[in-house]
Amino acid sequence: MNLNFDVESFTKDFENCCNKVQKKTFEKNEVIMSYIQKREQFCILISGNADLVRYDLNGNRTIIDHFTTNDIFGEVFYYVTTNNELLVEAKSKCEVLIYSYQNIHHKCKQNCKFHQKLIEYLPELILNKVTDLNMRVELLTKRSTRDKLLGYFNLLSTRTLSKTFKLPFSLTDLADYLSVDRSAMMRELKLLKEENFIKKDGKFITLLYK
Amino acid sequence: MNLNFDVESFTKDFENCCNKVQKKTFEKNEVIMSYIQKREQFCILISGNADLVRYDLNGNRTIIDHFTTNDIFGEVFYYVTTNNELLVEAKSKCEVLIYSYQNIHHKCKQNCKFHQKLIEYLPELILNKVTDLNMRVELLTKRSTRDKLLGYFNLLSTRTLSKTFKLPFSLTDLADYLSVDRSAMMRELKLLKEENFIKKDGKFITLLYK
DNA sequence: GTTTTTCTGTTGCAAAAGCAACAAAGTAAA
DNA sequence: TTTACTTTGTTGCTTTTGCAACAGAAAAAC
Repeated sequence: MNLNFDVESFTKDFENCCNKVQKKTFEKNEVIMSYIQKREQFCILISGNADLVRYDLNGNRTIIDHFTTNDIFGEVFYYVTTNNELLVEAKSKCEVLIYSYQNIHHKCKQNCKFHQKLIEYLPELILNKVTDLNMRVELLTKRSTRDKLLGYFNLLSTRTLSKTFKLPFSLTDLADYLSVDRSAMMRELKLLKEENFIKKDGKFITLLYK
Repeated sequence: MNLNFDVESFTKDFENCCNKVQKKTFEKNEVIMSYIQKREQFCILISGNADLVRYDLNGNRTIIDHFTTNDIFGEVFYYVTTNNELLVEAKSKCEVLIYSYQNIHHKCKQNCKFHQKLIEYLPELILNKVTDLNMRVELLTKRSTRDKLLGYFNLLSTRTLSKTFKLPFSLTDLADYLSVDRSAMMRELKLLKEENFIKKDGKFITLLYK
């Protein structure tokens, strides 16, 4: 969920106006944000990468979303309905801009450019979220681990316009993203290799079919 | 995904202006809309109910969404990324308003109220969609049929503010919605009854725990 | 009010997925 | 560079899920 305007100039804008913005640094595995209650806040990731995860009562971890540089996240993009806590966890050292607002949809009193741009881009950002979520639902509704894997690989292949691509996750995290058991997923990956559906070299996957 | 303004007066508005609107009737099981390509069109369901479904290559049917009176649907709410065809199927006789637009986000030349209201409500409608999708992802990431069922029941219980509620689906459709095998789901339902987690009388479910 | 179709409920069996545990490889930290 | 930690790869065993098939109940169509 990437902002396609320049975050640097953007930063200057709000420094001149909306003083409720902080720049913070998080170490690996620190919690950047918790969605347990609706805090009027969102974040832009300046550097590093982080995951939006949920832990259920059985201790299963699910990766809901994955953020990299310039991605934006916050409750407004989720409208959380869940009982479970959602956490944004830093996967590496992260620099984050944290913006607290009274009402994201309306202009601030100072009428700063930050807000203007945000309101302008918000519908687009939210539509991107819808696209992501639809894609996610499509993957998750696949009945078998094999179909989930192939579905995800197809997606990456389509995105990169290449039969070979690099997984953005560790295999452990990929299992949490596809919501399957890691060992079962590894077994399925082995079968896919043996049956010549894919080639795998570390995090690089090549599709061999079609 | 419900419009919370009066569809009747709304209808008169665009009859006076945007002439690209049709009212159509569909019989049960007819396809109201296909999302295979991005047609610039959306629909409002005046009466009846319909499902947004996807059939995958293995013939599995998945119910993505369920529409009732005054619900609105169309590609703009999905931004389809899939290879599979999405279909809106009438579950009963349906009356539908079909609106073709050049650009949903911009005013039409005649500047009619229809468009005005639509543009006004669109962000809200899309945010509702995000909420639905998040809820859906939450359900689908549950690892077992049992957890999916209980998760869904909890949701209905929370919505109706009652331990007893009526399933909006047939059990067959519920299985397609939760993306599990129907017979496995029936087995799990039986176990849940036997273990006194739930009581079931036709489509009425009562939660017995907590 | 009878027929036809769909939905519910059930089961045996086969296949898939999850669990637990561990070793080896890779990566980060001291 | 040694140590600690994380990730990958693997496997035996158990549990869950899916498949296929069928009978009875309920609903819809005639």
